[in-house]
Amino acid sequence: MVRDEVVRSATRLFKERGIRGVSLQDIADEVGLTKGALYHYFSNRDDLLRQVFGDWITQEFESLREHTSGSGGPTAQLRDYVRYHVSSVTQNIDLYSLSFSSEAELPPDVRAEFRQLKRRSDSVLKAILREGVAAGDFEPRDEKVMAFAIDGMCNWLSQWYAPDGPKTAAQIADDFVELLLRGLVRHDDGPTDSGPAHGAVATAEYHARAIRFHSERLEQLLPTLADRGGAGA
Amino acid sequence: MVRDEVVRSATRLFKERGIRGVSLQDIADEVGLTKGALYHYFSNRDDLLRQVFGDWITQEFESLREHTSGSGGPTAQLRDYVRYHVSSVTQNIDLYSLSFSSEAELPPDVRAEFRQLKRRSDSVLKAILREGVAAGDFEPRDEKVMAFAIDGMCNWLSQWYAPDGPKTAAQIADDFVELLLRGLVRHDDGPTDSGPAHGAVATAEYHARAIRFHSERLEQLLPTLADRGGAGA
DNA sequence: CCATGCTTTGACCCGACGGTCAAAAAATCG
DNA sequence: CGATTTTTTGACCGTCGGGTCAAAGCATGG
Repeated sequence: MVRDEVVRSATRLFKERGIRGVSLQDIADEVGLTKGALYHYFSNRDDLLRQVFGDWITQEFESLREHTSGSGGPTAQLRDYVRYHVSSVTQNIDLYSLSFSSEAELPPDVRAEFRQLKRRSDSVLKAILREGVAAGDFEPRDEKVMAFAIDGMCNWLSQWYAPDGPKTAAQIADDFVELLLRGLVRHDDGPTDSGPAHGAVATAEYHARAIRFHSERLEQLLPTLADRGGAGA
Repeated sequence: MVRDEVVRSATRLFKERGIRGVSLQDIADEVGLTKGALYHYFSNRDDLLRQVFGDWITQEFESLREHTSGSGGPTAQLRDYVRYHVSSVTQNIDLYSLSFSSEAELPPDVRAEFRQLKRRSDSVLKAILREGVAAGDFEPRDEKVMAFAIDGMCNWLSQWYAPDGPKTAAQIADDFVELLLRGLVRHDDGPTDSGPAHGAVATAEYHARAIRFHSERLEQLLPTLADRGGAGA
C-alpha cells in the first residue's frame, strides 16, 4: 500500500529531523513520488500528521486498558505496568520520541489526544502506588513524584534504547522494576521478588561474589571497630 | 542590555513553539525591534542559537565538574549527583527541555557540545555506581541501565516540574534519592542506610548478617546448579 | 553644532514551502 | 480495444522566512 509507505517514511523522517524539519518534498523524495501526488492520500500536512499519530494513539489507549487489568498485588501490578510501558516505548520508539520531542509541533487535536494518553497512564500508575501503600507493601511516599519518576525512567528509554543493543526490552524492564522495588542499596533480607528472569547460575555467582565482598569489607572494618566502641560520625 | 533581552525572549519562544516554530520576525516582535535590527546582534540564525545555548552549556560543564568532586561514600556521592542534576534541570528548565525536545534542530556544533555534556554527566554517574558496587554499598546491577534510569528520572523533570508547585527542587531530589537507594518496597529492618549516620558497628553487623544470608542462599542453590549446566532462562 | 559611531529601519532579494490544478499516465474492466 | 477511474505529474501560485543593505535616527563628545 502506497499510503502506508508514505506514513512510514514520514514517521522516520519526522523522527530524524523533527516534524518541522521535514518538508512534503522530502517525504515525496523518500517514497519516490512527487509532492503533488501526496495530496492524493492526504488533504494537507496536518492530515498527514494526524494519520501518523492518530491510529497509534488510539491503539495505545486500547493497549493500556488491556495491560493494566489490575490482577495481582501492587508489586505484580507495578511490574506489569513497567513492563508494558517499556515494551510500548521500545516498540514504537519513533512515535514516542517524536511525541515527546516535537509535542509542540503537533496539530492541536493530536496533541490533546496525546496529553490525554499521558494523563491516563499516569493516573493508572498513581493508583497502583496508592494501593501499594494502602496494602502496606510500599513505603508511603509522594505519589506524584514517584509516578513522574517511574514514568520518566520509562519514557527516557525513547532517547537511548537501541533495538540491537545487548539487552532486550524485557530485560531492561525487569532491571527497572528491581531498582524501583528494592533500590540500589545492598541489603541482606530475603530472596528477590522479581520474576523468573533470574537464572540459578547467575544467582549463585552473584552470591559467591557477594560473600567475597562482604568478607573483605568485614575484615577492613574490624580494626576500626576495635578503636571506637560506638557508632562513628 | 538589548542583546540579553533578545536572547531571553528567543529562549522563551523556542521553548514554547520549538526552535523551528519561531521566526526571526517573531523574536523581533517580542522584543519590539525589526527583523533587520536583530542582525546587529547576531550574524545569523545559527549564531543566535549558539548564543542561546553556548554559554549555558559551557557553564553546565563547569558546574558539573564542581558538584561532583567525589567526596564521601558512594551513597553520598549519588545523593549529591541527583541533587545537582535536579537543581540544574529545574533552574534551567527552558534550556533543558529545549535541548531534549529540539536537539535535532540545533546547529551541529551546539548539538555536539550538548551531547558531550550528556555523555560526561553519564560517565560520572556510572563511575559512582561502579564505585558503589565495588565498595559493597550497592547491589550489583547493570550499570548502563541504572545510569539511564537515573538520568531519565532527573531529565524527565523538565517535562513536568513547575517552579510554583508544592515541592521544591531539593525536596524532589531527596524523594528521588530515597527511591533510588531504598526502593518502594517496605522493609522493616532497623536503621536506615541513608546519610552519614552509618556507624561502624552497624556496618559490621550488616556485613555479618549479609554473609550469613549469602552463604545460606549459596547452599540452597548448589543442588539446582548440579541439575542444569548452563544459565537459566 | 557638527562629526563620529552605534543602532534601527524598511524595503528588497531569493529560495523554500504548502497547496492547487489541468493534464498525462496507468491501471481496471467490460 | 476503448471507456472509465485511479494515480501521478509538473508547472504554477502566494506566502513566509532568512538574509542584505543603504539610508535614516540617535546618541556622544569635542
